[in-house]
Amino acid sequence: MNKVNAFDVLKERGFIQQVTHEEPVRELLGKESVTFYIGFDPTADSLTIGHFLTVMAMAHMQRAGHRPIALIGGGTAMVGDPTGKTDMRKMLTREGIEHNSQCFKKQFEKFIDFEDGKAIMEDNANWLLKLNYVSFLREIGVHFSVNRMLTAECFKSRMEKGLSFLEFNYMIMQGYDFLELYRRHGCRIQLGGDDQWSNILAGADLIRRVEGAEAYGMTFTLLTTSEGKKMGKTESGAIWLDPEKTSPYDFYQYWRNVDDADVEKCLALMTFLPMDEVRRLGSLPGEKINEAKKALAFEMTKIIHGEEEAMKAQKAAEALFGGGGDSESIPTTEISQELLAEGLNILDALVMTGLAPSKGEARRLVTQGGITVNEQKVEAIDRTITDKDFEEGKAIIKKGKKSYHRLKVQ
RNA sequence: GGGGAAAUUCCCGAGUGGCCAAAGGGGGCAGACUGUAAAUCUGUUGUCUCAGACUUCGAUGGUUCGAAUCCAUCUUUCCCCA
Repeated sequence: MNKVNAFDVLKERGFIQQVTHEEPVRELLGKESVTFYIGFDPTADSLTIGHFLTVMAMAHMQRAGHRPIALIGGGTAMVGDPTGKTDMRKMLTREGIEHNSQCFKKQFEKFIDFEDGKAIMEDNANWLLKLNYVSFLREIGVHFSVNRMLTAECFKSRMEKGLSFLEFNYMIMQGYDFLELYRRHGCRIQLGGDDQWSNILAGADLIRRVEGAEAYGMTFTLLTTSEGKKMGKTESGAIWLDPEKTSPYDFYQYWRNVDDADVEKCLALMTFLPMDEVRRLGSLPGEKINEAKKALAFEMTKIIHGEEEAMKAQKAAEALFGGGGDSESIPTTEISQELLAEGLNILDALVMTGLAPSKGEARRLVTQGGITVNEQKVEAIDRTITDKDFEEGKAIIKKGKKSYHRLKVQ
């Protein structure tokens, strides 16, 4: 058992948003190894940065000697969490959920140590899917008051838009998960994002009523910018942990570009740097704050994609932003000799590389002076790329100030 | 089960027969200024073979020289009553 109380660590790093019983939880975490759980619904084939935040919390807890349960919501995903959704989301198929669960499992193993029972992975499909409706209602359903459920914040927005009975049951299912984990593994605490507060309370209440035991809940701050917007979203969607969906280079760049105001918070939440260092970096004045951003981007990329990828991303960034160099790690498209011989129109090149989604967009970018080839502004839309643009078989197209793409001769 | 209302481009939201590729705002993208930041200002924001053409206003069919706008049917959603 580590001397440092996990609760204090999480508190100091700014994770904690709400706790059911602050003092008892702190005390409990200080005196024994506690089993706790966090649930993840497999609604996509990769974890996102939002999940990552809770995984970090899990890792901190594990380092302090506690035992995490990563609960995959194979059963709850069949229903869909209505929290924070304005519309009912589309139903996932059984196969889709199964596939996503596998992807989640692989990713968890990178951050949490599952050796020797130091952590447990469970899937609530194992118990939820075989429940009998009537007996479930009689055993569990009696303990829930519809009146109280309706007052829960998470249903409020849906009272206007409409809430199906299916989704209404989500809270009960999640509550039941907690009870089941308590019975199977002696799980005492449930953690989650702050949007999960009412679902967590439901579970803790249920355990108290059914088992007469104390169970606790704790939520973490949601990742938002200083302006209150959700972080981890880009124009092309979420930031994924899967390198196939968000390349390490793009990942690095995203964090390299966070607002000044958010750097310190991100360092505390999503790196393992000691807090003294976090505070030092966060308070660097003016232009120096860029040091903190570099550290943030590097550390995060390292945790998620490994040190090697982090180095590559950093080198690529430095080469490009530091003055023209070339690097292996930026996104690359290969083009054939023949194509090049004919002369590749800049508009086609932009679409091919994905820098522009359509030719219309490409045309606009060029017209507005947003495109350069090897640091030379493209002046006209009839510009073609020929072998003269290639040095050692490579050419770099830049869109705006920050998006680079490399062309490589096959 | 009965009655009422609505569905518009990424989002919100104008638009009731031609002047509508569709106001305005948000968001996005680009330019200027900068520190790969923020704020601000400017431009832009359906597709293409881009002085032109083509496809869009829940779906299908119809009226009309001409429809996002009118009619019919369908689908979905919301509200009121039971």
